[in-house]
Amino acid sequence: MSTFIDNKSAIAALFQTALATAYPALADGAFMIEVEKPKNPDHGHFAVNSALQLAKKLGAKPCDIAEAIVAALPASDLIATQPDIAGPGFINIRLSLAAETRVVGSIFADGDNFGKNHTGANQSVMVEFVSANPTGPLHVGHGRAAAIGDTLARLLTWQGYQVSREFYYNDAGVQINNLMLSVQARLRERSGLDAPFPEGGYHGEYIREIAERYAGKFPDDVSGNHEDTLRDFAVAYLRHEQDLDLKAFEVQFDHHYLESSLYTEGLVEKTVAHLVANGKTYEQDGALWLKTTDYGDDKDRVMRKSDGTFTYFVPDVAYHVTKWQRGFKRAIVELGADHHGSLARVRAGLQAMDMGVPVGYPDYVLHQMITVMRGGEEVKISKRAGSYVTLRELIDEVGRDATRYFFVMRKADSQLTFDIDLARSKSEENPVYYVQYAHARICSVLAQWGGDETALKSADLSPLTSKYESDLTRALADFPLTLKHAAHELAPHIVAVYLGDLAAKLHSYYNAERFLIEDEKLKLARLSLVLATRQVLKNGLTVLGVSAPEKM
RNA sequence: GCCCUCGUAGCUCAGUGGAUAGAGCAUCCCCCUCCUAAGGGGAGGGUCACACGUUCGAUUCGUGUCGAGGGCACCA
Repeated sequence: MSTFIDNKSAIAALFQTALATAYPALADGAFMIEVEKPKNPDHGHFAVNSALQLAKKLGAKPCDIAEAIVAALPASDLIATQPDIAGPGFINIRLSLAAETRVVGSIFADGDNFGKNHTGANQSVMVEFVSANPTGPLHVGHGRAAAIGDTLARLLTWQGYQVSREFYYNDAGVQINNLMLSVQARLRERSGLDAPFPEGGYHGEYIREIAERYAGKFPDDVSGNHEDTLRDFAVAYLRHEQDLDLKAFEVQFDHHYLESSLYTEGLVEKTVAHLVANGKTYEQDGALWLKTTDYGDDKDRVMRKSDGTFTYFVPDVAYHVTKWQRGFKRAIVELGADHHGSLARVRAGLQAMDMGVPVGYPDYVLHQMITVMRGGEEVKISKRAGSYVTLRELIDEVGRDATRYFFVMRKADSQLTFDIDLARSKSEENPVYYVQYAHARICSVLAQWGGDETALKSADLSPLTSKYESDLTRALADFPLTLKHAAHELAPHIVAVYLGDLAAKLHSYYNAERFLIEDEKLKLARLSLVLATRQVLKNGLTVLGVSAPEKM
């Protein structure tokens, strides 16, 4: 675990002390100093704008306040020179060389654990994602879900949470029946029987494939008359295919939860009974309704239809009740934005259960739909029509690393365009290679040096005085806070953006300076810095589930 | 009609209550007798959709308008 205290926090603490000295009235923590990074590097490494924020409260001019704070600043080896007061009252700070480079020692001390912390305090958290119905192969949308969900799980693990990955699937509903009927129709078709294709059936080629396999395995039922057997066969086949896809994507689940078990274990009935007993329901038009409007939904929802069957959202609520009862004080659900309608209902249902579940439970991370372009035209993704791009195709043709990185490098709620032709023909332009290349370059340099890497871990870093070295060390020091931020925001793309930036600094450095040089002290210092950079690149790629190759 | 997300460079997208809004691709120019050119340096390219409000300060927060995508069934 990392014991590294980042420079930002250290500086904030320093200024908090100075503020309390200069203005004793604010000593009780009434005002928290915020340290920010200026966009313009000429303004220093860090800036404090508290003087502007306090001007009104203290009835003084910002620049006078800034001067008072700076004058009260305790001596510290963190700061290189007396901070500047600039513009209307910004305090601009430059780090000392020692402050900049001390991160390198922490990186070597923590190694593969650099960037981890105990924020999660070992609390159990469930991340549910993908949760595709076993009615067809996984497609690009599921790929985005898998990459985002798995990265979230990794991020939370790094923050010290006890993470469980869960895949929930509907193995009993109407859609499964449609699947069975679709395979049945294909079976009868190949037997030369007149078989109308079911309305709402699945048209993909894979349906014929399942029919072929079924006929091969059950030669005495080539017309698919044994519907239960046929249904089970089709579901098992597709589940197996999905598992293979996910495995190829390096995504593993700790648990699969079957919707059917909610019925067989009576949890759906129990949930309904509980809601009725709580007085949260009413009968109308022969149906049973839940008063979800009491909890912010825009209309009440039917729980039990007039035909006696339940609507899908009842098992959804029952399922989330089990998450709470299984001890997950925190649950995150990664969903396609096309399902966002269920969000308010599930939360309302949980509140109506009145069992102590927090109002915002569970957290949702929604990813927007992907627009897929192929041959310059948009591909309409439709499972039922059988037109889509499968995850398998992407992995085979673009590669696992590139696909994962691509899905995770943009905000989940941005609608992204995936140009299949571009991804295939120019996969070397995928930004993941830029990051991986930085890692491979460092490996190559170290291999050519051929020395003992452990010696680098205690190298004297004082010769590192160039701008490139300063930029690189400060970027390295940002890594732990970046991960924390990404985990807090449930936003994996923050890690990808950071890695791109870190790689850019390494590449600039590489082109500007040589590492394998005559000056022994400078050489060791540079190799030490570069070795630390390799470690951070590797750790960051690990969080994204992307490999860190030694050669490319 | 109601709800959610989004609107930033030609394209794909980052980003921020602060001082000159960034990257990649595309266009143009430069850099390998030298640790991997899958790289680097530079140029051009912007009314941060629009309006109003909050604020010392808004591209960022709020409201409204317009535009894009999605969701609004006793479908799942």
